[in-house]
Amino acid sequence: MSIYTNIANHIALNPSEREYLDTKLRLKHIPKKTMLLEQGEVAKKFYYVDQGSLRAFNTNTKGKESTIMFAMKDWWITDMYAFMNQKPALVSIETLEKCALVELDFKAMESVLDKLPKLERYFRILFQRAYVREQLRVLDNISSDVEQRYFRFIEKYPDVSRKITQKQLASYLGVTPEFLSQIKNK
Amino acid sequence: MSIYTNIANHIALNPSEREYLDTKLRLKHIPKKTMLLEQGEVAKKFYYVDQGSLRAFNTNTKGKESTIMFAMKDWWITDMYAFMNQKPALVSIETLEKCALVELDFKAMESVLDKLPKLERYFRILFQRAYVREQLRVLDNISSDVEQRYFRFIEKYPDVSRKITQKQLASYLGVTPEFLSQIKNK
DNA sequence: CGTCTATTTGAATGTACTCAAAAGCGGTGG
DNA sequence: CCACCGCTTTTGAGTACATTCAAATAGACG
Repeated sequence: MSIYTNIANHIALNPSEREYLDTKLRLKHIPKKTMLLEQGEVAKKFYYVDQGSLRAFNTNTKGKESTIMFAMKDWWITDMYAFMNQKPALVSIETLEKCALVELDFKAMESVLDKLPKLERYFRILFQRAYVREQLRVLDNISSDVEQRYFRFIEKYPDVSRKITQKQLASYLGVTPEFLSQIKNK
Repeated sequence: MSIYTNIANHIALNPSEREYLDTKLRLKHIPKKTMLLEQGEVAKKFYYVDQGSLRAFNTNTKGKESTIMFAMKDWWITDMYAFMNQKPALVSIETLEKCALVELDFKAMESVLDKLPKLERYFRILFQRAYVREQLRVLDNISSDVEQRYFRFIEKYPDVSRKITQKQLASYLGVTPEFLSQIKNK
């Protein structure tokens, strides 16, 4: 499981620590196009992507979908708002392809952080980066037009671009698929 | 200094730990309309707002300003991208009024986290919340029109709304001041 | 092969921007 | 304390960007 390699990039766990952590994690194989979380449910799990790719998206009252994030190998994904507050999720999460995911549930995460405070550092770095990433996305959204955002996305995330439909990318950029189509073919 | 109260909300520091931390922090009084960081400079400091309010904004090549965040009492602010990577800042930071700020510089933060690993937890929670906040802002940006975003902002951050100009709010929402004016007077 | 969804194309509409000018407001100096 | 200056806010006309709706085409998948 590459999650331990990923963790080892930031902190060093000794064998007994790793063993303890291992009791709290569960590797799951999930088919393509499977809903892991439905908008409105409490988000109970935090997923580490060992293989495959996923999408988190909100559906508004008019049925319009907005993609909040894509997750690829070595990313973590959940509805973090709903997970940390144990409240109803604002987004649904679906697999885009066959996935291998490491599940960490809310209670387990609390006890892991309690028993292995070293992991606070791991998650601190994780969230710090996630914060920076989202802030850059906000800047992009409010300062650039759709064309720039489109080209910047495919440049920054070429691997993601290959796995998603244009409709999904449009819903990530916050535009209609029709308009994105026009930009592309220009 | 209310920073210790703020920290105490999340973790318990014993007197010697607090004393150590105190050697790394520096309280500064800054006048109104002062630039703490200029876009392009390396961000050396992370600021905790003890009193007053601030604004972080990017200026693009055409001179258009985009406000990334406002910071009020008990918020932390810096260009986190530039701070954590020690790279040139994408934003400038200015005081909106007379401020009392607690400064933590990059090297100091590294040694504080090293010597007082308890603080990893404090910052983990801080960044986790910041991440969620930015993610909700992204969702708002891509799924709602300007009018909704405007009303949601003044409802969610009434205290911020009172301290900033409409032009600044427009640059936070990603619209022109002229258009925001129209929305308001409708 | 047929069905379902994604993508493209186009016309009409609506949303937000640009530019310009006038009015309002806050701070500063006399 | 008032008058002036500079910046913010308002208002309006014309333009550009992005959406909606509809229909045709292309692709994916069972």
